[in-house]
Amino acid sequence: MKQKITIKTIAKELGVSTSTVSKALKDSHEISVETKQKIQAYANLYNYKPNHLALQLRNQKTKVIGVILPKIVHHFFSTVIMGIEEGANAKGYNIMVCFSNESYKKEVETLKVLSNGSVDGIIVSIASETLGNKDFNHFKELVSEEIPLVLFDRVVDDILCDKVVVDDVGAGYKATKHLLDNNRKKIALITTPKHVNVGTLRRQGYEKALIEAYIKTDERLIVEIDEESNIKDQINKAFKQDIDGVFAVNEIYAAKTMRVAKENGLNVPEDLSVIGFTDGLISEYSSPSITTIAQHGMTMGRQAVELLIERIEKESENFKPKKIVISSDLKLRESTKPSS
Amino acid sequence: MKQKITIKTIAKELGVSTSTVSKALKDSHEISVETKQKIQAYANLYNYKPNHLALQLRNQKTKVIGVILPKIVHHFFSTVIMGIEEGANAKGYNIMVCFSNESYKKEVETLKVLSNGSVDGIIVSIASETLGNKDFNHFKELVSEEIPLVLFDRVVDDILCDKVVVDDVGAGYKATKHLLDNNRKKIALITTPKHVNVGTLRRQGYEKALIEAYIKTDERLIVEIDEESNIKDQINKAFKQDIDGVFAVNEIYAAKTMRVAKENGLNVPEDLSVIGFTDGLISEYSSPSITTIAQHGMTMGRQAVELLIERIEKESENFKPKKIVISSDLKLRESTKPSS
DNA sequence: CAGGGCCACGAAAACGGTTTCGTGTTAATA
DNA sequence: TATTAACACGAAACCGTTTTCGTGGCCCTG
Repeated sequence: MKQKITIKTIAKELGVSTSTVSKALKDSHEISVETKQKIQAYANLYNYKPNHLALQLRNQKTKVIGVILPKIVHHFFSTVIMGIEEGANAKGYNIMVCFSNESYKKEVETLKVLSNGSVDGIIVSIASETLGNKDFNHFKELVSEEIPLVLFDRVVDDILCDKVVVDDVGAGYKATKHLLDNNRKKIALITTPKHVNVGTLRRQGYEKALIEAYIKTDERLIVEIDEESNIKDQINKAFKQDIDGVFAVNEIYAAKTMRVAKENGLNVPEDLSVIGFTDGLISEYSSPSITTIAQHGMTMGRQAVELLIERIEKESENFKPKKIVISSDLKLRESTKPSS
Repeated sequence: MKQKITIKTIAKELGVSTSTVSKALKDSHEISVETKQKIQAYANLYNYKPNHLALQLRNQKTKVIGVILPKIVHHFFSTVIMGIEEGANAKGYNIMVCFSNESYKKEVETLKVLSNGSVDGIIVSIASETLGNKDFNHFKELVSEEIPLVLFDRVVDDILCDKVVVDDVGAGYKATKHLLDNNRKKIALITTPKHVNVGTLRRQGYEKALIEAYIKTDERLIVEIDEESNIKDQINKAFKQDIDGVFAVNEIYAAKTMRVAKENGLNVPEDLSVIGFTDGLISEYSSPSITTIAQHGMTMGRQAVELLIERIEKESENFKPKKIVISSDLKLRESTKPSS
């Protein structure tokens, strides 16, 4: 990189002190008009830009927000990033994005790097491996160091920090209720392993809706997907029973379910209603298009970053952790169109 | 944030100088074993972490790479990010991700912020508005400041820097050839406006394949999508002609094309073969699944970041700009299955 | 006993800014 | 004319770390 022009250079070149240059560039009243003009002209000419690092060091703040996501190839996380970036930008912050790739080890390492002073605060959605082994010390340490932290979507309650979640129970309920309202009685659930809490919560909503409809939950209709092995084979288990509806906890499972249905000779939505989660491109463009629970990732991202920035900028007021619950909407599409 | 422990604190607390502490923490031979043990124990106890900002300022490098993308809700860009992150991480770098949202203004601003010393180098895919108005001064300025820059996918030739692109002409050719080989003769092209160069290049490939097959290109079969107005209506124009194949330059256009085909009573792949670009989730999960040109976003990201880091770390050797062309593969799926 | 060499550590500059607190000069006021 | 206020600017500290270059004390050697 070419030698950058600094305040020192300008000072030396113009025969004034660095303090004068600094003040002149900020249009301080302490400096005479002519001196200011001279300095500003020079700075402009040589395209002077203040060095961020120096400012950050002095101000003890970076105006950068760290973001750690489990993965990105998930429409939901992409939209969350957008929301975070938008919100951050509006308040003059930049974001530094990292991925844990669902790995506990990488999450710990990344957290360590980011907490070295590179960022003013951190937004995280926890890796599934971490949720599995239940070791949250890296987060607790962060909290004890009083580094602002906001968790979203995949959160755990005993980390004392702000959180943003969707109303997963309510959403699961809404989804299942919608199927019931369409006169579906034998509804399968395609979900995640129990340790991924969003899956568990959505399942609660599912069960609640069934109970209200006086339908006994049937364990054989519930499939907990292990992403390590073949997903379609696992989904197929549900089709061993006689089913007329499927609630899948994300859009990929929903799309795969439709595949499996087709292979089993079932037509969607005539023979089988399918509802997904996360309003992503797959749901929108698949054919038939898939009814889903829209999670409003953008909103989540924006809320998360606003909470975080509030923490960062009003750190004096040691208010207690907030939890924002974002309500989700049912997005009706073809996959649950009532047979008329 | 809690007051962080610094080298100064340790020095004062232990009655030694900061230099001694610094050296002790690096296990320097200059310091006696007992002093080292004392200092290291203290540092461990209080969980000392060196302040990144200070190091960055001193070393004049941040170990951070800036990334500017036009948008993220595009599977291709998501995979590129993954590739960049992976490659960066492997070499001890972090990435700072920003979005231009296809806007010229935002691109200029973001570039300015990142070039203030916050990052060691920048990777960009140019915003479509910028490609439209052809004002690349912000990039040229960057180059003249000798800040390492790598462009990928959407590049322009008169910015003198490293570039990573896919072989768009070849890919367009491959796609069209595939349709021709399937005995399709009347092939529509759904593409971007001319200023988005990838669209133009893919079109060249399309035309080349047609010429080789002695088919005259028919302007009425070529639709340049204006994303501001209704896309499906525009695609529908192509269906006014008698067509038996469609080449769409991205997967969203491909998916929409399949919709339109259905609405026009055409079956894919029996009546109409459809081929897309970007091997994303939509192509994989739509029904029928879509044959595409796989762009290998991960590979692009990794190549781009490797080029960049090479620039950063060997800045002395002022080698001339490289251009890496990544070949793309045809991923066969249902939407072009030959009618047997 | 003088000189040399090593050991263990400290002082200070440097990275690029900001900011507080002088300070010398000039002009206005008593 | 003496005091004072305003003006325009500079010196120096500071943010946290590294690194070069001392330096004082000790031991060994001739």
